[in-house]
Amino acid sequence: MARDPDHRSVASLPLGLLPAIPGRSDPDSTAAGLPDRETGRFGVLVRRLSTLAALSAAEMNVVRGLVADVRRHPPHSHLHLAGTLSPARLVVAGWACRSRALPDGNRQVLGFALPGDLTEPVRHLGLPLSCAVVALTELETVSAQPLADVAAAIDPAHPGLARATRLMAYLDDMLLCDQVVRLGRQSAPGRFAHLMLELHDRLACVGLASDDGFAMPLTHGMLADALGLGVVQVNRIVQQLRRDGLLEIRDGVVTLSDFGRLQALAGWKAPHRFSVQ
Amino acid sequence: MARDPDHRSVASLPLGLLPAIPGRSDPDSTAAGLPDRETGRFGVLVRRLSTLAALSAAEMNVVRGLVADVRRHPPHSHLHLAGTLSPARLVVAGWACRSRALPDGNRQVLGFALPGDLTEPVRHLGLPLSCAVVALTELETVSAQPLADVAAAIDPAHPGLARATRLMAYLDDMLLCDQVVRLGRQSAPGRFAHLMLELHDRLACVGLASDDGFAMPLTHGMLADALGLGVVQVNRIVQQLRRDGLLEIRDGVVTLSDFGRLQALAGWKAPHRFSVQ
DNA sequence: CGCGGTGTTGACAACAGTCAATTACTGTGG
DNA sequence: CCACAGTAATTGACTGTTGTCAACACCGCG
Repeated sequence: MARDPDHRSVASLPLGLLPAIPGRSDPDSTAAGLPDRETGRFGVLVRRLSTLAALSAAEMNVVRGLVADVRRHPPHSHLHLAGTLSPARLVVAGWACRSRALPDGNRQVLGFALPGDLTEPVRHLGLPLSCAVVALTELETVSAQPLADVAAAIDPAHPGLARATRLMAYLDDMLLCDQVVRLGRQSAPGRFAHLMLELHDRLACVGLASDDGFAMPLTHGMLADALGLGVVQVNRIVQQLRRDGLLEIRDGVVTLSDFGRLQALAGWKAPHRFSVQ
Repeated sequence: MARDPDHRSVASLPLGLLPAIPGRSDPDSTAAGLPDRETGRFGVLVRRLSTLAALSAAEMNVVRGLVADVRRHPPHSHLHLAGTLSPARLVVAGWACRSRALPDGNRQVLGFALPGDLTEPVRHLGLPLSCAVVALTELETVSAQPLADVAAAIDPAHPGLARATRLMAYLDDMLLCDQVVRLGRQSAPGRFAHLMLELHDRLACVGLASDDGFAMPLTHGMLADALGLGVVQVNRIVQQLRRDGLLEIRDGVVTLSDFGRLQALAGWKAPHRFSVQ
């Protein structure tokens, strides 16, 4: 069981949390130039937004302002409760999920919020939330209010940010549609493969995935709630996919070994990309 | 097979189409006062919007303006193609659905657009559609552009319409979340019951349902695509629910016989209503 | 009359949920 | 250092549900 010869170190596939999250007061949040634009909170946001629209220097500064006030959330804590009013936040590190609890005790995960994602669609500000948002790992968020203001055209001076925010809402919708299709019309292994491809693709956008894998902090139970399956079933699918050489999961790191067959199994279509105007 | 003693006449549960849709050039679209505010296109829109926000006389006139230009769509025709840019429309009569085709030939229905509904979320104007919108019956629509303008705050003189439009987008989202939960975490009969309750509730908002039933033009195949099941399964569920005295479907009319047990089976929660401010 | 779409039914196989028991790994407290 | 409990992963056996295949009835239409 101690065979651990060559596989990619976990440290190279972080969850978006800074290397030593508990200890040092990190330098990114202060005005110290741009210390770790590559891996830090600022870098994640800039990378995400830049895939959606070109940002001016002024807009870059707005983003830097966002990162000035980071809030931390312990795992399993609720960022938003279903049915309440709650201002949207922007994830800068860690994973969260939007989920609905059912009367019978089950729950259904509607989608995951990864670094760079909004916890809730900004367009619904002022309306009760339709689902709860829960931190799955140690989580760091910043307020999304400035983005909401920009998107509401209150601040027309930042067209790039406005476009990026609108596109984020749009992509959220696409992901929800994907989720419907997964649950309604795909086999269990197909669902799993599709979700893995989606996560890999989304994490790659913010630099949190390698070419063929990513760190995934989800338990089998979480995956089951997301895929509409039971825990046992999820486990068996993982085994099956590993035996078939499609992917491997070890120590919380997913390695996608055969993109071609994974995509075929998942009925995968190239994700939506936007020309960064 | 000819037992048809007392059951509600189909004419009293229309699809939102005017009683004699093929024949006479109907009076509603012209400026002839408000001829059939109760059953006509204008009436449907006003009723729907009024459940979401109070409308001023000026706003009422905007709605009347919408109805001046009605477009008709034959059954099975596409209102929007997935991946294209296409301006949203407002359904005033008939049923449509938003659906995604899969590479394997299957398809998944994401939701239904009933009279009073938008064919596509207005918030995504200018972005490619994530799914196709198809007429399921003879369909009548009007342009939703004025509503989109109002919602984008281009026209702040109509707060009621703006609120109503925002709420429509919000409700669309809720319905999509409901769809995810249905597909992911409910039994096949539960899914069916839940969908029937949803449709009844939504149709009741626009006056197209009786206390205990509504006209439903969906084939078993359509229902199967919406519920993530096979046609055979849908058929068996219908039989089962009828035998158990929960509901009855005859001649395209659904009669909900036992709301209590239907709601229990569906894990139903009271739908979201808004105080019409 | 034949035709296609729809609804219906039976038989069977494949799939997924449940129950139960075991293992591994963690952090805690003795 | 070890015992312990708690969480997660794993596996087997069994049951119930769902998909698939096939055949047939019904209906409106040309």
